[in-house]
Amino acid sequence: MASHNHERTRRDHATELAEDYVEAIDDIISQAGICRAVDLVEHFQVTHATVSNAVGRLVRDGFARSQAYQPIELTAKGKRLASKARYRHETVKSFLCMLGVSEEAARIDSEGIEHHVGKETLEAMQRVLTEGWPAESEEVD
Amino acid sequence: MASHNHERTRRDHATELAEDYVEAIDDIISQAGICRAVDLVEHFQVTHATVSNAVGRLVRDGFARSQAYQPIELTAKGKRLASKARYRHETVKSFLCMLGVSEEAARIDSEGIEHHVGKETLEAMQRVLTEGWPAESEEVD
DNA sequence: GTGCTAAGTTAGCCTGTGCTAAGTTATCCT
DNA sequence: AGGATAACTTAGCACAGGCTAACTTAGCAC
Repeated sequence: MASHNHERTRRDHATELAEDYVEAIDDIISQAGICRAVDLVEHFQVTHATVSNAVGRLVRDGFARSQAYQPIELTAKGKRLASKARYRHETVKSFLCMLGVSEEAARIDSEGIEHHVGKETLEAMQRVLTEGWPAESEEVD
Repeated sequence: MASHNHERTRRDHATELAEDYVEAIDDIISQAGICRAVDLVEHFQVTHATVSNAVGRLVRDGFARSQAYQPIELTAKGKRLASKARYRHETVKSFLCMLGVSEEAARIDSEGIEHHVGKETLEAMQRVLTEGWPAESEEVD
């Protein structure tokens, strides 16, 4: 054994972009009512072609629906993924802030970290957010 | 603006594998004296071909040295990256453990998280490890 | 020293994620 | 309506990181 954890990391990678996209799409829809490709171009700072490709994969994988030149919509599956991603994202970001990291750094780091946070870690962070820090440290006063 | 943090995330990706590799190579060298491709095959659970490719990129990017059919060595640059990576990895892992996450989960999650931890976050985690938890929570007793 | 096996390499393929360039569609202005 | 412009798509390219299959090299056993 000793190292199929790398498999996990690699598997994570596969869905990372999908998560980022559905999360962004969901956000944009809540804020603006609809989400067009150009909004994602703006958001991710990539070209239209890249967005088109990525959305194509989302559609292929059942996360989104889209007809040519029409706004992008999320499927139920896509919405589920989006809220899972946002929950993790928010948890990680708030946790980092609580840790004393600046808003700015928390925003940036949580973006990358969220995809690698497993159930246990997420729960631990959530626990801290609701119940405060664990007790058992040798209180340096 | 609002979102070139994604650039950061993408840039991270570019060096992730390099970091994982130099870290592994460094570990293997400390433990076994030398590092051969087969050790990396074992470690990452990928094929020889994949390792050969990856090591080729490491050499190209100045992180490693290798002659055909010879053990792999790290350059100074590679060693620097390796210790930076290991430091972050260890910090994240210990931090997660301290958070109450199991050894197993900490090992797995830290593998993915370490690459996305910025200076500030790393310092915050390090602070907790040396000084204990921050004070200001409303102690739920 | 010959020959098997393990280790390493190379070629060729696939997918994901990015790009540019060129073409298409939609929209808005006059 | 007609044309400019913005939004979108498509084609074709590149590189990373995976794979298999076929080949080469090294090292050990006998």
